Amino acid sequence: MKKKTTIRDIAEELDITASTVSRALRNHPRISSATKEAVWDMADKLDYQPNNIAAALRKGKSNIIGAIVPTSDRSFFASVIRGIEEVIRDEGYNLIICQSDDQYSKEQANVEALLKIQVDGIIASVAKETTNFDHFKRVKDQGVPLILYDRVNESLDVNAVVTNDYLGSYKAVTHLIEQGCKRIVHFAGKQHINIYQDRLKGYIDAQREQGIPVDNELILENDLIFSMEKVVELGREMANKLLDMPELPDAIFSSSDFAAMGAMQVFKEKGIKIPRDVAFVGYSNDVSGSFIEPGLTTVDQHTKRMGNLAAQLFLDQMNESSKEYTPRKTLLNPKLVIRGSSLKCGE
Amino acid sequence: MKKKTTIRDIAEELDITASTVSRALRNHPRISSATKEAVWDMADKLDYQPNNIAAALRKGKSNIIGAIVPTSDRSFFASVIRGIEEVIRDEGYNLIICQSDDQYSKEQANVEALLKIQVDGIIASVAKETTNFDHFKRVKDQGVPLILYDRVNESLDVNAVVTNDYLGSYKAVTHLIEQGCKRIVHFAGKQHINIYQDRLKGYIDAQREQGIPVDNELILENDLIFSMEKVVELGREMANKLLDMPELPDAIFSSSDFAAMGAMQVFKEKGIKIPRDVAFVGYSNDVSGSFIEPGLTTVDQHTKRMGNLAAQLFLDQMNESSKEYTPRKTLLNPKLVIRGSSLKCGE
DNA sequence: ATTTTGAATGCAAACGTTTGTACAAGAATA
DNA sequence: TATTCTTGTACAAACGTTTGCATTCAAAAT
Repeated sequence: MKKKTTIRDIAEELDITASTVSRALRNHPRISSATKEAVWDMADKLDYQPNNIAAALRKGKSNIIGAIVPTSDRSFFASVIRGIEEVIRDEGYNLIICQSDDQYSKEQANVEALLKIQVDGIIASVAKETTNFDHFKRVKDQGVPLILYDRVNESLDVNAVVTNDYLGSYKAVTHLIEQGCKRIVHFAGKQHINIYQDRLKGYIDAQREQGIPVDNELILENDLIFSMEKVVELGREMANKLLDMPELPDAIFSSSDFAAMGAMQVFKEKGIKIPRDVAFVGYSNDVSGSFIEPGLTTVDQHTKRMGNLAAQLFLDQMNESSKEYTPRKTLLNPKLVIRGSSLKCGE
Repeated sequence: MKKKTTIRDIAEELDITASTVSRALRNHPRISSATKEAVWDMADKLDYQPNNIAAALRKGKSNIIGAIVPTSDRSFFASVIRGIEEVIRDEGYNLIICQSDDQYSKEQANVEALLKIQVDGIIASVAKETTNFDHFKRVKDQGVPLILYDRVNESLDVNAVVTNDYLGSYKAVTHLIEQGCKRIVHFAGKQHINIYQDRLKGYIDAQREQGIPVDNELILENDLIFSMEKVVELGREMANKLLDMPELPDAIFSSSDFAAMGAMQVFKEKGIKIPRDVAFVGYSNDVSGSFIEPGLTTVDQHTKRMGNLAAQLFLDQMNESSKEYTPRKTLLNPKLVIRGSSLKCGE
């Protein structure tokens, strides 16, 4: 572990000053190409590795950006992360990923930690528990760019990228109606979260427009944000509730793929045919949906794209930084992925 | 965006020096409790946020550790990450996650990037493409602790934590034999990767010990490291190959859950009953395995524990740093998770 | 021949901590 | 009373860059 070579070592070796070396390395126009060459060669020869930390200190910029995800083991978030990385790596940024586990306290701690290590920006999706947004306000106040995605909060007035959940839901339900379904159950998420609200609205409006009366009995609200296993279990419970009802629905539109799959399991065990007796549509296009039988029709949210856009918003905000910027909200159009679980009339 | 308050501001306010403030904040024994109190109060009052970057520069330590995963969207790696985080966060470290996408060049780039931002350590699982380990050697040479997990390389002689794949495989195959299977196909991974080698060995030995002749025709080697979708497809292809053989196997032990599930799909489509006609065991305990019908018996690798241990190895190595440390290799015992796909004789 | 321009580089101060050493004053020891 | 410890604090030099401003020297313009 020999000591690292610095910009000064190079300078000394070439009998010039550190500042010249610094400029040469960054290809400053005022440095002659002769010295540039010399510096580059020497840097190579001495195996020079720039000390990023020193640069960060001087420039007040760490080139690290922080991402907060509720949980990294859902393909949804994994994919968003991937999308963010694609964009920022090319710009010389590094990504630090934190998980809030959907807990307010952890989210808060994550934000603290990220600010502490002086990230240049934070890209986050808010935890389900969070109702107080002071920690995010702090980020804004400190002048650190904040970008929200998917689960956002309007009051914060920051750049955000979300999918059009209303539209996704609308498409899904319309599709079910086209398949001849008339009695469509909705597994809804908690209504204090924007995405679940929008999905419920889409569900209602799609039916209204097709002249199907909306029956509140058919809307089962539940906290759908838990570990996969638990949400599957919730789906099973709801399915059992449905079995106790006098009349079975002919379709289920679930705000969660996992809840849908749990319910499918129960129905299948009871010998109920899917999609003939009951059709299913989930939400999120989790990979597991392609393994269950029949394949689960679901709504894809273009997650990677979402990450791309969030990262882009960050970069934009960085560039306009000095000026007052006006927060943008980018809306992504989701896509219905049709598989066997919803095809009543065959292909 | 008011300017940040520094240690000097506090010093000035209290009419003492920055060094005293620095020591007071870190609770140095030589500072009187009176001044400590005063400093703490003032720090609070001025909303002081320590500048980590400056500290890092001075101390030559960033408190960031880098993790390289082949891909973050497999539950295997997501879970390892979670395990690492659990341990290091408490010690004041932050985690930066990079994906190699199983490409040698990206892995190399990741390592460079991590070294560049001066991480205090790197925890990695090697990409499938990687056969040259110079980039990892560089890490060692620079005195940066390196810990490998799961896919490791012996020649590097570093701390590592792996699961006992031989044992996992042995258990799986023994289980199949106990279920009465005599003609067991193995979907093997590429043999230049340690884990797949061990699994093949376990498969062979388990049969030998039970007096079952090992038939090389039944070993199908394939690159099993691809996107989920592709591996599923590979599983389907192999299943079709098996259908062309004169005699069907009575069990399939796959080194990948996804390949197993792909094959199951094909068999089911052909009306072959699982597990009655053909039993299945996969590997990795990916969550998707619980959704397919019947549930996929598989080998769980205690992934979170693996992350915990890797992180612990890092911390240990940090502490013994000055001394010559002797690399440890921790071996985890995998667990067989039995579901419907392998139960021929009922529960 | 003098002034103006411009290109190439040097100087030195920052960025905000940490830390070895020095120093002062009082307490304990001889 | 003289000496040695102890305790609490100050001084100043790092850590490795970046950057505004000054300087030099030669070529171009007057």
